[in-house]
Amino acid sequence: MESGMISVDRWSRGSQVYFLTHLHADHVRGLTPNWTRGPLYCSRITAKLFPIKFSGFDLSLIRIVEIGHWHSVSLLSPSSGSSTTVYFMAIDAHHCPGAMMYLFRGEFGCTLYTGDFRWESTSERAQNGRTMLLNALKDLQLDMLYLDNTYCNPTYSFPSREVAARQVLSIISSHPNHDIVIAVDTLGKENLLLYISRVLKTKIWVWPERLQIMHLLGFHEIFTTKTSLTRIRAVPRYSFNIETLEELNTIRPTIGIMPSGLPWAQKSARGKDNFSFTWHTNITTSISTSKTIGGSLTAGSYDKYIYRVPYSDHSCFPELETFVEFLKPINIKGIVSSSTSYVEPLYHFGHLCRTQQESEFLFQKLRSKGCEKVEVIHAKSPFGDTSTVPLGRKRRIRRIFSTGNHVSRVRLLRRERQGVKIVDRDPD
DNA sequence: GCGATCAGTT
DNA sequence: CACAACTGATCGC
Repeated sequence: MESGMISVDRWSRGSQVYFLTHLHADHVRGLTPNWTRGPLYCSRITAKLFPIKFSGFDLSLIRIVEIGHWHSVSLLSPSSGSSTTVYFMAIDAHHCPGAMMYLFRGEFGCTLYTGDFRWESTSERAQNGRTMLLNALKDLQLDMLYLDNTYCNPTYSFPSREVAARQVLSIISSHPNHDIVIAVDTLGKENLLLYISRVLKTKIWVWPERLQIMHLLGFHEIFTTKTSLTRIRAVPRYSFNIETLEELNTIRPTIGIMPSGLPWAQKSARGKDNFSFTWHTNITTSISTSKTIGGSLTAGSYDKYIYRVPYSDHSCFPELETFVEFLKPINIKGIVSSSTSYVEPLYHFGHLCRTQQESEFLFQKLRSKGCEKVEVIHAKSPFGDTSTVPLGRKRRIRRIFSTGNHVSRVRLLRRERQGVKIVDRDPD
């Protein structure tokens, strides 16, 4: 097996410590309740939700990482065999509750793993994140950026969640006597629901398991499992389809709202018509306020009962572009590699990267100024030994670095659902 | 009965 | 159609 140090959202053996960005299923595939491979670092919120997903997990293996502080852990360097210190900092990813990015710094250089994230230009939370990153990177060059490349293609352009939320509200308001069902996952889109609840001054129905999660997140009054209390219900996305809506409509007039990033590709002028979607235009007449966004997007539906709204927890292309330009990393890799449509971020963002030479020049400059300091606010002990145990289950993505050699390369490109496996050095 | 993988769904 | 996120069937032990 390969010798390794750290894995992020990846749960195969060979690492000394493991980091989790957030609790969505495609990031915990491979985690099991009998997890014994090492300490697991995550956010406080993720830790709080953890027992729900992984009943029985040995919570003593969980290490909470506070946002915005440098932490450290000492690990065995696979290259030298001796002890080496890795510093890391978590930053709010503004994806789903508990989602964080991780910035690492060690003998391998400096690496940022975004996990899934959305940083809108108008978002205050994103602005905080930018400031935090800027301060953390002050004198450092970012050698590697692992990027949420879900929508890493210029055809993907959609409005901020704030704007999309107003569209949802507009749709609801134009159906004052309808029941409303909104498709959501087990985690995420809470802010949309909170917004609706606040503006319309109404509770929102959720299914019992979801109510438990809402309570853990600290929302105690807003959500209910009693149908009689509200006409607005958030339902599991997998139970949401045209047939369901038609059945519901035999009982009461009901519309469905599907918040989703995907179909909102901008109709590109350069004639890639594989992205031309046809929308029923009846809707846009009923919600005039959301008729157009960014010039070419319209709220649409693919069914007379279902409305799609471009509400996404992943950054759209222009946001990714801004993000990369802001960081000017030396190298970029995507964290999502679904076999059919993996887009190499360097193809689109290579021109925004800093070259190795520029980086060395910068480094010399900084050096001559003699500034170098890392403030360690919270030091963590290395992996605890022995006692081990419990739980978890599921898995996915990627190990970031394995050795002191930070010239990594793709070793294996599996046809897994997602994820290349990256190893920095030959296994033995 | 468990995890791992595949297939299918919105 | 794209996609993320999820469920459920099936295989192997």
